[in-house]
Amino acid sequence: MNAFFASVEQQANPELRGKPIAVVGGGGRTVITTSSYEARARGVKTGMAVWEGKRCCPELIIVIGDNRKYTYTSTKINEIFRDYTPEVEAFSIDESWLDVTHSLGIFGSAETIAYQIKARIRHSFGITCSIGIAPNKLLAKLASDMQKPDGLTIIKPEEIARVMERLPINDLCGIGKKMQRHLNMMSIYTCGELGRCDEGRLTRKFGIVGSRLKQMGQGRDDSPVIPFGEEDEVKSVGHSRTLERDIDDPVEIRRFLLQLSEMVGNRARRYGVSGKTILLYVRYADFFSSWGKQTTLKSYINQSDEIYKAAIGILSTVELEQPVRLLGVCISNLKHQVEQLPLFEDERKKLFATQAMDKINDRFGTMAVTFGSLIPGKEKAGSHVIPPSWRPDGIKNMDIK
DNA sequence: TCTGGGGTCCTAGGACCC
DNA sequence: TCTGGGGTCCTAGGACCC
Repeated sequence: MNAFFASVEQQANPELRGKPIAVVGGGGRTVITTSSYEARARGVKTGMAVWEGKRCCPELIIVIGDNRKYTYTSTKINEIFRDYTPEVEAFSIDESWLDVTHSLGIFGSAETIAYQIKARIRHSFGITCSIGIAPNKLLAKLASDMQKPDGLTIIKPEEIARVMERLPINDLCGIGKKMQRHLNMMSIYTCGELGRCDEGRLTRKFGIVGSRLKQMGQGRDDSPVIPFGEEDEVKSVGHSRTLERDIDDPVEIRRFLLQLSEMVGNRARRYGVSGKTILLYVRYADFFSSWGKQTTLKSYINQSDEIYKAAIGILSTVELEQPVRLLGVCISNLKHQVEQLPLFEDERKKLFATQAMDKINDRFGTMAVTFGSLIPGKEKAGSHVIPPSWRPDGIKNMDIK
């Protein structure tokens, strides 16, 4: 999709159409996620801070993003794709690969399919997309980037060599800034040069990646399109957040970690996974220094308070050097959770409470129900963070129904 | 007034076991 | 008193993508 989030917003609100808009996250220290083509024409770019965008384009309209709109639209668009082939792989929220090899008998040609898809997306959602048609995923992605917005680019097998010859290596998906610099230092600037490079020279410098690089330079890619439901299992679930202001109060830090742990736990439970490696990530106030520390537990967990406990455990092993700008919690080393009732009543109650909480939050929104210590304003009363495991004396003997 | 958040994959090096 | 080689699991960090 072209300028996906911005296009969806312009479609949802006609007043935004034809105007320079930027979609941003909520909160104070946000950056521009996507901007409309009108804004891009004025120099607004993804990743800019809001004030930078406004400096380029004073009339820039700031829109706080609404993920539900984008996931809904994305889902519907992928349903359109599956009318043409079951082999649809979503690369991101606004990009998919379709293998139409086996659909040509029905629809005629890839080009016909592409035109139909473009028309249907425009008709149903009022947004445009750029499509690339090529013999493999690497080249299809490359082709789709060649004409924006509303493009359709075809790379035929016999054209590959010509297209690659003078193409800058960093136009390929998978070659970023650092790789480009390394290759440039080897006097490799174009895909033509990369494709002709001695494979041994590449593997000595880059290991296994070396032979893959040579193939990429030649426009070769034999990776299959992996359809929905056949992807690898999710490997990690994490959340991180830049705080509204830098903090160094350990109480506030723990409060925030509890919130992140609940977000991670909720999503892990929704996926039906639990994990045994917990990562705590910290970025300091100076922005540049950050670290991550992980620990692997004996057992698999996905309860928010257990994730929190592990994160706090890591935190207690370090001395914070600066106020904290960003905190993150991530769980990995995942396995599918086999649903089973805990043996002890305490744990059963906790499980039921968690399930009730998840259900409410899934229906009424994140944090509709949450831990008492996360209720805003609590800290102002001078109270400190109450760990989720805390109970007033004697409450265990009370029959809470 | 600085600079988000979600991931995957790869490598290096250490601990530990047989 | 000194010694090999295979393997797994773990942590840390970097590169890359959207």
